[in-house]
Amino acid sequence: MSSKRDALLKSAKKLLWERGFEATSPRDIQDASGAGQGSFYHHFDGKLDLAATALEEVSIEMCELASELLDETVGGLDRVERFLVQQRDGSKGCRLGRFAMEASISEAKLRGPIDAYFRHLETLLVEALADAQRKGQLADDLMPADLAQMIIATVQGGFVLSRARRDKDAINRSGAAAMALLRRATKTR
Amino acid sequence: MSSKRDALLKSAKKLLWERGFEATSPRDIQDASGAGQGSFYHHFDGKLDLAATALEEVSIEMCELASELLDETVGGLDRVERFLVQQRDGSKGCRLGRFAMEASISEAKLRGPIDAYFRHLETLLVEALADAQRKGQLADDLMPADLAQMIIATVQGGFVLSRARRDKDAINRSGAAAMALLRRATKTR
DNA sequence: GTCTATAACGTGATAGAC
DNA sequence: GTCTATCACGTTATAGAC
Repeated sequence: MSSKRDALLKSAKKLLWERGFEATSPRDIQDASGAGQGSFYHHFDGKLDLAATALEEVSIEMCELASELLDETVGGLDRVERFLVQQRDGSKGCRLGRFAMEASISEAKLRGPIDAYFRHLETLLVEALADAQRKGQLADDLMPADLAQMIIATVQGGFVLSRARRDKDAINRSGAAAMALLRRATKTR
Repeated sequence: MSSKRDALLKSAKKLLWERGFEATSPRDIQDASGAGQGSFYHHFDGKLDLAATALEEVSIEMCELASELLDETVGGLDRVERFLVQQRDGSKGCRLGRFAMEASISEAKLRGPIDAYFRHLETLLVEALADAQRKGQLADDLMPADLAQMIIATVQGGFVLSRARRDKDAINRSGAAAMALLRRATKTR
């Protein structure tokens, strides 16, 4: 039960969220965790290995959170709304999506956990949207798969917009607007 | 008419688009442009200055492109559609939005051109959406300002999703889904 | 399992010749 | 205005003692 390993992982998760992969050095992580060089390279193969391990844990945490928000006990569009209008801090980025524009995303070990999260989210949203269609809350000719992508993009792009505009609430206004459109897209006539 | 200055700027724009700010070194730009250290530091104060100058030019180019796509000769929602369903290559990022998650976005010289582009885009979209409302193509109780943010977020998030999923068309499916929702959000009854 | 010392390299920037 | 040589520093990683 190595406590230094846990400390390194905890600090890595925090710093990767705040700064991304390229801007976080092994040294930064060591200093933040209180562990030395030796512990770092004893427990992990290197920076990439530690980051990949950290992102795997983050991916699991985020998938669990999404599963709670998109819980099947709530019906159709209400479930989507709970996910979409969840209050987010736009001054930070998505703990996983923020790595998408880094060159290191080409590393399979980093992209894997991120890809897995987005696939999980898409699956949950498609189920919720299909449920909404069965309940007559959403027009049948709209494609759940495409809408799910759009919903995820609204959130991810909201983070981008909030950071660029220094308006930490832009992401929440974007989500609310998307929800308003979804609520209107009910069967016509 | 210094040709090395132009070459440095041209290479900087290309490399910044491909790799972002942090992952692009002055040396990379020198090598790509054929200019040496001397030219680099003669024409620019340093990496930040060159990048800021490059992003200012990119911002102007992108604003002009947006003005063409959202040209007022086309009515309301058709204008929005021309912007939203424009085919984009999801394997690259937005030439400006891609910097949003880098720590260097806190530098006012870098954020300025990016912020200016998003503000310009928002203005054009708000006008188009208000025009659509006047023409009865869009419900009056929807807020153009919020919808504009959502539309921009859909595009920016589409890039994120495309890169993370390695699906260069995800961005275009997201845009099409958003457009489908907008088309349905006409006055009810 | 953890530490400190150090290596090999790349980065952003400066100096000074031409 | 452009070049080459060089610097101080930070990065990722290794070596070897404890």
